Amino acid sequence: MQMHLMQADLMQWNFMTVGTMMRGVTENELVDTWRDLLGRYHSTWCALDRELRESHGLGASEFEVLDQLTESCCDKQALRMQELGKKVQLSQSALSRVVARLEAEGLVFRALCADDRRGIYVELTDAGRERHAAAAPTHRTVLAANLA
Amino acid sequence: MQMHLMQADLMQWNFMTVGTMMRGVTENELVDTWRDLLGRYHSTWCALDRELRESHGLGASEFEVLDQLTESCCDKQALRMQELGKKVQLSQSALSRVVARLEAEGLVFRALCADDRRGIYVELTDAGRERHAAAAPTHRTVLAANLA
DNA sequence: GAAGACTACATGCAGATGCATCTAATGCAA
DNA sequence: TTGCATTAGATGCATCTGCATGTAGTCTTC
Repeated sequence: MQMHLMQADLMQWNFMTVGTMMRGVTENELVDTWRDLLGRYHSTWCALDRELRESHGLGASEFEVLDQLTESCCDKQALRMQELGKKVQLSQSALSRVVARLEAEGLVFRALCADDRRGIYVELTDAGRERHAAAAPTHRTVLAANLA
Repeated sequence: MQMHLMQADLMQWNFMTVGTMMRGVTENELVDTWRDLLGRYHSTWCALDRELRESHGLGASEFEVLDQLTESCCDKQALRMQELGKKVQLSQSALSRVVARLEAEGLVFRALCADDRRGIYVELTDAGRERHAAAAPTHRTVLAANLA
């Protein structure tokens, strides 16, 4: 693995001409892929955050959490922070705070779990379900517009 | 491939009930695409930021700017903020501050442009070129590891 | 069952971001 | 020329983020 990387780097060097940014095909592809990803992500995320905030008072992260809660645990829509964390692209601390914000807005509530008293269940409230339902179309529309 | 996805989505449809997330096939694909994008972006960006910062004292945004400067304007490697902004996924204000940080570290300098005195040229210093050259392999390696 | 390692979540803190706004320069119209 | 709209870039501000750490509960080993 390490060997492969080094060999690849050597090959790329061989194809480089000094002033003109040439890099090996593989490496260029990689960078292009990354830039493309970065561009798509950024414009979509920003649009999402702006629209959701403006129309529904939700940040993109907040919606992401609501969305996962709606989708998971079909009947009770409760998840341990732990589980939620695996489904959402947020650090543990960021998730903790997003949930705190959602709770402050009454969209979610925390419940201790009896079996492991370190754990916290996060559960949607009715208001949370409603807000999510209201915001989902906006979310999908923005995705459609940006990822077409 | 496409077919497989659609079949999977169809199955989801069959299991869906009215209150619980029913939406069209296309829409599901869209959301899946977005989640995938989000996941790739996040892990890659975080790894990039961590590694570059630790090994070369550069944030991911700083590297991005250095990278674009290295690549553009092949001979003098100077770009107007404006142009730089189009190539980089940062708001105008964020870019302004990244450049300020880079300048404070001596990796870049700002120059007024005579023809339009509102404009600012950003130009790499030798130190900037060196730092970029040193960091680029780390950058490519992280990309390779995360976007494989 | 006591001590120490480990896990789940919260929080202090420093830093980065975007939005709105400010300043200065340019361009256009009368 | 004067005046107004526009553009380039900087900056104040609120907010969000991750890292490091703190606190409380659990598991393991003796």
